[in-house]
Amino acid sequence: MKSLVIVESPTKAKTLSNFLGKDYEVVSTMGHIRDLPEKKLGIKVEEKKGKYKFILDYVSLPKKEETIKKLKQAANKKEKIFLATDPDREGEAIAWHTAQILSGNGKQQMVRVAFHEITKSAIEKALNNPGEINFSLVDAQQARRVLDRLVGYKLSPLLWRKIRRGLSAGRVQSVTVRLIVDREREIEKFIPEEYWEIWADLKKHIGGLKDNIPPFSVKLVKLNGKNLKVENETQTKQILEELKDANYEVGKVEKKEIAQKPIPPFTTSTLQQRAVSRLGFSSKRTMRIAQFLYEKGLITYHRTDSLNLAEEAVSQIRQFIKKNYGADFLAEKPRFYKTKSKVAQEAHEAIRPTDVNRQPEEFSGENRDEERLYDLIWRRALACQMAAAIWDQTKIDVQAAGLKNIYNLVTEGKIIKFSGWMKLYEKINQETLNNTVAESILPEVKAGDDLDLIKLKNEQKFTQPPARYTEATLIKALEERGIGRPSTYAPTVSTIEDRQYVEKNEGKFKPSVLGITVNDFLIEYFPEIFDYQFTAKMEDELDDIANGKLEWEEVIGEFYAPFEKKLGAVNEVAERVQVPTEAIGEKCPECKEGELVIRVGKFGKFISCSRFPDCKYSAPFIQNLEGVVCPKCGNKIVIKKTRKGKQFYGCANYPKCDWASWRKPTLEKP
DNA sequence: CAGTGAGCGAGCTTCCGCTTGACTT
Repeated sequence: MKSLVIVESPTKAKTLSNFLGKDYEVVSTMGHIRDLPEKKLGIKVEEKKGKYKFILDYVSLPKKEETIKKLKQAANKKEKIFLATDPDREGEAIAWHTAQILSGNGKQQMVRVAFHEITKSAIEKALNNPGEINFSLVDAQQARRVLDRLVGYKLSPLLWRKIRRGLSAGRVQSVTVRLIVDREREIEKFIPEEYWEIWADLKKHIGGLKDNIPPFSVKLVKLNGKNLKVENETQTKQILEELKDANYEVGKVEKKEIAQKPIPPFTTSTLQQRAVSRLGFSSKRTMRIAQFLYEKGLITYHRTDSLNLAEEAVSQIRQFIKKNYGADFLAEKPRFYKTKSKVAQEAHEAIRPTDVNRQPEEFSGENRDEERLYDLIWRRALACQMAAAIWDQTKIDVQAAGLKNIYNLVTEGKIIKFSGWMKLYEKINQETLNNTVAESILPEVKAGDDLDLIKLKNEQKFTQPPARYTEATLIKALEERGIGRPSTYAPTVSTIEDRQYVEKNEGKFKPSVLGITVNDFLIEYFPEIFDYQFTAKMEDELDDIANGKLEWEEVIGEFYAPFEKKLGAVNEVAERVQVPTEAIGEKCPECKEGELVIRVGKFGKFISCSRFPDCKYSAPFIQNLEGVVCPKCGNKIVIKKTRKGKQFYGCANYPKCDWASWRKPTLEKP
């Protein structure tokens, strides 16, 4: 073989070698192969007249020794090496590191190529138009890498000194914790406000006794032309008293047709969000299953922020729609989606099936999780090239003239006229669809029609505090702020759970006392770094580096100088922080003096004596599960955590009784 | 599926982003 092609993913390598002839060998790096050392900072800083130089101590990744050996072997005696790593910032850096490692090998020609699609024509085009490594792009990556290393490896040790050993801080993880802490505080300070809703059931007035006219409900919104908020029961009663004998008449009827376009195909983030809400998969589980589908060649790459679809794929999808659903269901023109996100790297396509003709049903008997995830991906990719759904929307405005005041009551109805892409979701949406349609069918009325009051309804309500983050909403929040990347959403969530900064209860995140303590410390002393806008500003500067407008060491130098100064000052001034504990109202059984308190340790909550370290009493933190008993011995059931922090249910009588389960036990015995 | 942890005495803890691996019900 004459040439070597180097890519990142082994699956991509396999696909590629099927396209290329015998003259090509294809190997993969499996991501980065060289990086800053794990055990030390690996950055030496030199300053001359305010100008900074950063000397980076890159080392081959110990886990990649085997891969590197294979790369070197494969490179041996090849005439030409194509560096075909992903066409983005990280990919460019991987290409450069690979070139560095292979450069001692021989004198082959090394060129950089970028595959934007894995199709014969795209590959040929790329190989015939080789370029050089783009060092501006590599520099942008180095700036990102050094910044993250400085923040992480300088601030974490500060936390070890000022709070507790083993803690961590980072540009991404600490802001993720901040989101959760800030949300919790909003919830804490939220004061529910009372309000009342008033509804009237009406029907069209017809003389005579016939009584098969369908009624409809309208909601009170205005008083004498002004928006009305009903605040209490007294006010409600006054209004009801007047509405009881009011004259009802249709004021205005608005009808319009609404076209609802399909949502774009999946990216990593939206796939994770949908898989949590629809299938209950954690983002970690989703990624593991997607990996299998990818390796089997069933879907395109699953770590992506791009909404692009290959032209060939779009035309295949469109043919499929025409054949299986008819031309009516096909979008008039191919739909192309653009990412709103500025930080998107667009190295891959959106997530789609590699062959739309492979329908989810064909999985039957195979892995059920894979089938269900594939089903989501398949439908979404298909839907995006289908026609819009058409709704008939009707708004009815009713005027109620009371003795003293005039009220406005409204309702809105929506009836589906043409399902379009929603046809794919009919089964799933049947229930919701049925309900909304049943509720929203409105009778034919026109302005000036008299209406009869059937009955008045009212309900006391309270404004709700903002909801705690779920894995889906948290990932969405991160993506919207440009924090983290497709490959890191799931690991970031795991990290903040592993560190015990947050805990998840019934799918919702709450900060722990430890998480709050660390967060408040970081924000007090380093508000600029953990500002929600920090990453966005960083990305702007990285863009300027990639475009050759800025020099990376200058950018990092500007960050470094004040950061170092602040770091030294905080180290001097900041008092050691105690993580607050919560007393459980019991005396310590060992020393009989201290109170028992809940502490957050490396493995989660545990009970300890408040006099620690004078008294070393400790016990596990046990949380009872109400209403159920152990099916084996009848004892109470407690919520426990594995060493890795995963929650499970076990018998309180452990180790005498070893009953345990991952799922929440119910009353029925299995 | 499961008994930790909390600074000082050595040496240890830590980042983000790219990829898959061994098995996880």
